[in-house]
Amino acid sequence: MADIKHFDPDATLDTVVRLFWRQGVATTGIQDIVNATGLNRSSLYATYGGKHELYRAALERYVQDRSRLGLLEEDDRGLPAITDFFTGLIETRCTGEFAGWGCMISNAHAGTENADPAVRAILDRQHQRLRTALHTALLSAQWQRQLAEDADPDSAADVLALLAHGVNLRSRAGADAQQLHRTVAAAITAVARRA
Amino acid sequence: MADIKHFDPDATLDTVVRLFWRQGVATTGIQDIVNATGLNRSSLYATYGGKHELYRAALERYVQDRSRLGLLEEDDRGLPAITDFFTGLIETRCTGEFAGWGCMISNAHAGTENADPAVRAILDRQHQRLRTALHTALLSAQWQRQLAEDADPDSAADVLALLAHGVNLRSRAGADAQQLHRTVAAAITAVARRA
DNA sequence: GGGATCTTGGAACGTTCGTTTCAAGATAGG
DNA sequence: CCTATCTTGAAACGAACGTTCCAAGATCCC
Repeated sequence: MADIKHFDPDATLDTVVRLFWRQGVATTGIQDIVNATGLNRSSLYATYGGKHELYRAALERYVQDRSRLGLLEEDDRGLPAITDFFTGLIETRCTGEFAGWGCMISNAHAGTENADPAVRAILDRQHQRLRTALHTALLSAQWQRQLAEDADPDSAADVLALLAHGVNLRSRAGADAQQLHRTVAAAITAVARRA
Repeated sequence: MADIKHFDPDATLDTVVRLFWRQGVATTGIQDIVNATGLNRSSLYATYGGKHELYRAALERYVQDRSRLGLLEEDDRGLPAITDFFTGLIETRCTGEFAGWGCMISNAHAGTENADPAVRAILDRQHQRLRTALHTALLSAQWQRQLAEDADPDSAADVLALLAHGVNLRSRAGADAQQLHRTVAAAITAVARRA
């Protein structure tokens, strides 16, 4: 029968994710991918198709592996869940290996990538996921009497979801982490029950 | 003496702004600019320098011509000024000639453009301008007793500034205008004096 | 109007782009 | 071990990239 692949497509895709995440799709060449993965062009095209399909696969992979949404979705503590979500988000955005990379989803919004309906579908899906997760957490907070009487979980979820995009964007321009922390804390405090 | 330019560099730069605004710098070629402006490559390079300098000039021009900040800065009505600012922003982002283009400043955050210190300086400067304008408007609102007692103009300005980035991003992915309006209204209501 | 000086048109520069091609190499079933 | 089948390496593809060059054209001062 046939030969098998001499590399791990999964590990390779992870490397590609980092390239597209940091540099964007337009400024990342096939040569960059070849250099970073050590793969040959033939293997790349045989495995993933073209550059565009590779980007889509990387974006899906990013959503699965790098999204911090999972933790929020499974955290029913209410406001503390939201606070921790944003705290971890800002930490990831501003320090460590991925500092200054922003969010691959947020970045995709600003580029020409989203002209592709498949890409736009991922962006919309992910935004809805974030909105829903925040909404659920806020409902949970309301149930636990953590919210102000006049707070509306629905609207607050929308606001916080857009706020996350703002955090992602500004972090890519090197925004100060503490400043972002303070801003997010203020937004959360705004819906919290007054002391 | 010498010849004069056979075109209007000002009008040309406006055309270039639209190209970079809509498509981004990486996916806009010199050929695109030549086609859109009708200029020759020689005239382009003699007038503006290279592509990168042209982008910087276009970004500065965008800030001067297209930013809606001026209205906010000169509006001392308090909360209504902020409401109108966001209303106009969303309208520009979602309908008319520039619908789906997002904000050139927000877009620049997500790309590789901001590797250039000069570009990043523009982004930071503009973010500070937005933050300051919102802060001033909120102080004005506080003075006019439009704010809730426990509202903090400083924090609220930070939140709303990040929110604007979120609006810009999501609008580029075709977000619903009414949905954005509702979200922004909720964020503003959160700091307003309760009825 | 002569001539110095800048602008313009258009071709060409070398490089890099994403993609394709094909022979050589590797694998697993018979 | 043979061979069908897939994978890999390396070269090459045409197109597009940003930029440069230079002759031809246009302008204002003297």
